[in-house]
Amino acid sequence: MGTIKDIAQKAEVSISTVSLVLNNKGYVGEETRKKVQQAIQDMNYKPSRSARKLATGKTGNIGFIIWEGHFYDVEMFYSQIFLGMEYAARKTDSYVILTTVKEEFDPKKEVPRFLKYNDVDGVALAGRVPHTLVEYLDRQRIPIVLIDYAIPGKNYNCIQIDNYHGAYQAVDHLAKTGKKRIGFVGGTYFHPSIKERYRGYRDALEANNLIGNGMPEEYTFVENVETSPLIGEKGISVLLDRNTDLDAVFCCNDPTAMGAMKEIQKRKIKIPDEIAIVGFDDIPTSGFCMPRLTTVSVPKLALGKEAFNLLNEVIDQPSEPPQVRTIGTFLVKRESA
Amino acid sequence: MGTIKDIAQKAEVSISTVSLVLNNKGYVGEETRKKVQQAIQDMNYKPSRSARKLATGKTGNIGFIIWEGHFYDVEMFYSQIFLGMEYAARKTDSYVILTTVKEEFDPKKEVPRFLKYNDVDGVALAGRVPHTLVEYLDRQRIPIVLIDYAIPGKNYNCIQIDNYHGAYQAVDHLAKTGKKRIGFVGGTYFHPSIKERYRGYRDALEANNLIGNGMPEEYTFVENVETSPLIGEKGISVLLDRNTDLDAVFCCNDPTAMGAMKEIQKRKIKIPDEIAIVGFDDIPTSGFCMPRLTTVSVPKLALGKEAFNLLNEVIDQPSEPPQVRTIGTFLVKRESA
DNA sequence: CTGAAAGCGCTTACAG
DNA sequence: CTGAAAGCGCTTACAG
Repeated sequence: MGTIKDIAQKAEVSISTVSLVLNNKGYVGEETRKKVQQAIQDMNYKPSRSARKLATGKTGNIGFIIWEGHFYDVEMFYSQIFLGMEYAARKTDSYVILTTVKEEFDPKKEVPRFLKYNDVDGVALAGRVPHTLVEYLDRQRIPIVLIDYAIPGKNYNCIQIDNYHGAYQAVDHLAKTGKKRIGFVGGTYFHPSIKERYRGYRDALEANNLIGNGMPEEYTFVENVETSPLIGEKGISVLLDRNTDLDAVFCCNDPTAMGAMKEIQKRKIKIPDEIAIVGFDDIPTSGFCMPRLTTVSVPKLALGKEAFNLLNEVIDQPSEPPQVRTIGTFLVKRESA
Repeated sequence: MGTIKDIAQKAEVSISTVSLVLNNKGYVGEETRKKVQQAIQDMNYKPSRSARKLATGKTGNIGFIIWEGHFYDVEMFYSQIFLGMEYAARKTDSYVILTTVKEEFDPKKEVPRFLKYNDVDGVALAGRVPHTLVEYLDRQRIPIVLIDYAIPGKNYNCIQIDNYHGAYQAVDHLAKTGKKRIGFVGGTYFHPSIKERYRGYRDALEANNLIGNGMPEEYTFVENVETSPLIGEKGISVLLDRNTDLDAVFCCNDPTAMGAMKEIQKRKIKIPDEIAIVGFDDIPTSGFCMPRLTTVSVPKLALGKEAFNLLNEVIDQPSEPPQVRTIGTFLVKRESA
């Protein structure tokens, strides 16, 4: 495939010049530039990344870290975010290297190898990740961006989902559809996104004059464990046993909604006539379950792309103050509500 | 973090010597080696990958390619395989770079960037991938291993699932459980794995004296499109309409089984009493659907690890003849059969 | 506007 | 058994 030398020779210039046009730097005569570009074309030349890295110190890689558990979920949520990053990375010819971490992170014990070997210019972290990891990265001055997560009291670059409005719209739709006793079930309540969804739920209730008579307190089930179909089943059970008039439920995410749906069907309750249900995320499964789930759609690819772009900005200008970018959501009306 | 020079200085040897102990090559006196190792320890030194790459020509990366569509599936099948590779890669401090390709591949138009830039030492391809891609890689003499796929008539390194015995066991279980009219529904029949599953199905039928009276011809539904819940719904519908005595169905994979399940339930037919159902793959969702799906479990992490190991062997010894390694499966009995 | 030269951090013959 | 030196393929001041 040739090296920069071959190009220089063919174009009859020095390698410095080739490098300059390659990187679009300095002044190069129009003629010369043309010649060089032609040679590059002709030889199908691609500069060696390793060599470039050695010379510049940049790796051209960015790391992507998620909690290992998300690989065992039923959901394809984080994979989609990753895919969004990969798409963005293609445009810049950089790579995104994915790895997982355990729930607990101790820098003294084990750190992702791309950190250990300094093989990334920055890292994106999606979903719930160990705070110790984030602090570690911060301490090492490695540029980071959090995706769909935030650490209370700390200020990091992050890409957020508009959890509040998503939830608000979902619950508002339920209300507009005639539902009056709308429950909430959710896990990982310490998760900022879940809290925001709850806030949206409450405010939509209030806007529709549905507060009161035990609403929403008696109609809320939250538990501080990982969200999952199991939490959905359990949550709806508790709510159903406690309130015979429950006529709708907003679940903090789709897997939870799936679980709730299963339990509701087990009890031979009709969806959506007797109990309507709406989730959050719009994972692929939601379109296939029965009935098909009405849910708040999160543009996962866009999340990934935005994260990639923001991270690159941070890498280029490390001294800028942290940014928060929020990505909008929209309600997908299907059969369950 | 220091460079090789710092280590050399600290250990009072030349950088050549440091390099030798780093790579466990040549002869180095016991004393010297100790000193060097101590210095490496003390300074927490990690050799620069870029520099090493430049010097050796090896990249230390391997590519992982799947069809883009698998990212939009409901299933977490390929993600798990990827995770298996990532686990294996950790041990060797190499990276696996994941990218997707479209259904059609034309090297003249677009090739994955890590191929274009020569940034991987080899590549693993999982599931159905464009034959033109595989041939392209082969032509470029890039070491490859296929995972759960094969190209008829071609001989490539590959990691296979024991599709035949998996299917056989599944159907045998159905038969032993009293089922007599056992159907088969599947998509992508051109896929070698699916063919093998069908062969297992047939042989198990035969071993249980279930062939005849239209079995299995009348009880088989295959279509040459991507497997999905939709195919499951459609397939079981056709079978049900055609054979009133159908009492079980073996689906070519879990998503298909999910679809079939949905349709069966829609018709108010009892699972497993009236119709038992078993799938293949054991994706996470299978444990959560209702009823929980009996299925053939594929050790996905093991698939990934094996692929990684085989690929590395091929990279080290490119002239060895192609190998096929088969990973066993096992039946997970849950509620649907 | 262009080129010669140093340097990035390694590995690998080659001497000794 | 160990070191001096060339080389891997780039980038980047620095002259001119």
